[in-house]
Amino acid sequence: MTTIYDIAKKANVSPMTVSRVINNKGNISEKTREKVEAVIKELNYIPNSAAQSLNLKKTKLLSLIITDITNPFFTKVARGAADKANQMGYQLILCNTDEDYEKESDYINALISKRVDGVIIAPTGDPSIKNLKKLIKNRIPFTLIDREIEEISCDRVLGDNYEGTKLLLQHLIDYGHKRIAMVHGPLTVSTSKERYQAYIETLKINDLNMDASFLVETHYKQEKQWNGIDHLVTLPLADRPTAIFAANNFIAIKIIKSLREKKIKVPEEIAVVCFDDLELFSDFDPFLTVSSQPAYDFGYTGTQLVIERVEEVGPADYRTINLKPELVVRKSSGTPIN
Amino acid sequence: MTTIYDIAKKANVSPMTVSRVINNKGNISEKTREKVEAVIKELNYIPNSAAQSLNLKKTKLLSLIITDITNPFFTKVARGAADKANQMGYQLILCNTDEDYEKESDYINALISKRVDGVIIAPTGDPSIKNLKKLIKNRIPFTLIDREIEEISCDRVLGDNYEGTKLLLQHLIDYGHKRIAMVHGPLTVSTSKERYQAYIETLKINDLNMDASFLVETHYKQEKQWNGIDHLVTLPLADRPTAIFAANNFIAIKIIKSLREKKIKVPEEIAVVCFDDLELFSDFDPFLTVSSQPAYDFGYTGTQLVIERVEEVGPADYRTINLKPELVVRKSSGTPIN
DNA sequence: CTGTTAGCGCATTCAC
DNA sequence: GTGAATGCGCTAACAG
Repeated sequence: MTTIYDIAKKANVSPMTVSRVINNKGNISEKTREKVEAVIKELNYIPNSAAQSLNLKKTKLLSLIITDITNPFFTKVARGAADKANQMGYQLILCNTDEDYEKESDYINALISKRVDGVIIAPTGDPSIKNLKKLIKNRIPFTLIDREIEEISCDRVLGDNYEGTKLLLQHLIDYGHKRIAMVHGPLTVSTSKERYQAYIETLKINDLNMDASFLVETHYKQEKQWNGIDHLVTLPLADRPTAIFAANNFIAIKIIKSLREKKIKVPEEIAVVCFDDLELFSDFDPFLTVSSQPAYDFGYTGTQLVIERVEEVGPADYRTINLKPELVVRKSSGTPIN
Repeated sequence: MTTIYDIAKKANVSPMTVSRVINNKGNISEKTREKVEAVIKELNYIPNSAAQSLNLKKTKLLSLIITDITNPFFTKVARGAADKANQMGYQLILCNTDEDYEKESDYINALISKRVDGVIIAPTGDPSIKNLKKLIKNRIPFTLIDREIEEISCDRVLGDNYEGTKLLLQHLIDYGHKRIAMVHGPLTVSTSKERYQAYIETLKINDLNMDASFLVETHYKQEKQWNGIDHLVTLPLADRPTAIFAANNFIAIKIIKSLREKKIKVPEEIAVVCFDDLELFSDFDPFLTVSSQPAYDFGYTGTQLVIERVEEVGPADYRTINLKPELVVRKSSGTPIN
């Protein structure tokens, strides 16, 4: 491996001068700069960033921690984060936690050891607060994206789960639905909890009955899901929900598949709506009615905010960016009933 | 930041002893080991891997370079790579090249600077050979996945594009199709080239006419695509293709959308088949007939192979793993005609 | 404008 | 079984 010394020797200058040329620091005569640059090219020299990191205490490494790269929502988040990181000269370490707190903890330790400059994280759930505190203790700035963890000092890029839920439910209610079930994820995840609470609230505001059996808990990730709605569809028609609100896109897919297996037509017999789009699919066949969130921006803006912290530009106060959801009405919510 | 020296001082031992405890090397009495470990826990010490990298010349960093994280095929590749890397104690730097050779080159330089231990790469195309040679020059092992670059010494995990294409075309031909068009990607990409050649070969074997206008070039990535099939669908019915073979999933989506806009029914009027599945979508609505590839394995096995090189276990000879495609017949290829 | 000294945090080599 | 010296490749602080 060629080092700064090899360059220095061959260019008849001191290693320091080479360092200066590489980093464009201090004043250097045109002559020596050219001479050094020539040698650098000749020897294909590329600085060793481990050495740089060691005394600069900067690694130019960022990490994106997400719970399911397989979900198109997070895929777009990753895309946004990668774009911004790249654009600013950082490399991005991808951590996929599979909604698993233990994996998240392992990653956090590894990242601290790697001395990443910053972290963009969608935590696995409320217990993640321990991991975040660990980051704080190690002075690694982070921004929380998509999922809220309360009472933590950091930047945030969050969606509006209340708004998104209300948009979806109001749409169903406007269409005449009175019996709306919800299938949500674990309530230890803020997005799940907020959508859940917004569901209850919206029903109340609209004077609709709340039936405990209409609330079903499952998981966000496909591998962990169960459909959980068998008891609903075996109900007599008059008691059966006429619409189902799925807390995320994967849950919606699972539900629609189950309904189809049971020969129940969507949306004719039961309407289905959900949070987060499946653009790839919707593009192809506009079917799912969704509250669409600007996934790319979660990643892009989240990364921008950490970088501002890392580079110590930007305001002293922590910021919370709210990204608005958008109601996209398609076939799965059917047409007005009665 | 707490260092090995802080631990040493507090535990009344030398830094060296602490290092030994951390790395489980050499003989250490149970007493001192326990004492040191206690202090390590107390001070929440985590080794600085920049320092470790600097004298071990190992970073425990791997990189996955793919062309489009947005494509579910690569999403699954990423998942596989991340899983294996994680499992083996490596961190994964994600590089998204957007099918852009310049971006790829920039990434390669950054990765060399970071002294990553190994790279798993789906190159942007034939010119990537320069980047691969750069890796070789810097003694960074890599495995080529999905896309072939010839005359390079390295491990490979490749699909069988000939087989996959033949499966798809033979299926169409068996159904009675005689005028089959192909929309492919840039011929500088091996998968595109091989599918293109297999198309020509298969038509020949089946004594079918080759019409130059039936071969259309576009891009693999959605942002760069144009449908390119306008001239085909304005043809008189008797000359129009009855089926279209799309070289990848995104191309198929684009084509089907175009056809629908023109009120041409798929598969009734024109059948469409393609390479690579869109499981998320197919799961939901089994529509596209595809040659499905084990995307996860490309990432997983690719990563396994580099790690074996990095750790210098495994055979001296470079290996090429061939992953077989599987024909999945669904609606878009219609039913036997005539 | 350029060079020297020192040290980032750790592990290897050699002593003891 | 443990410690001291040394160097990995680079840059900050100082000197000239």
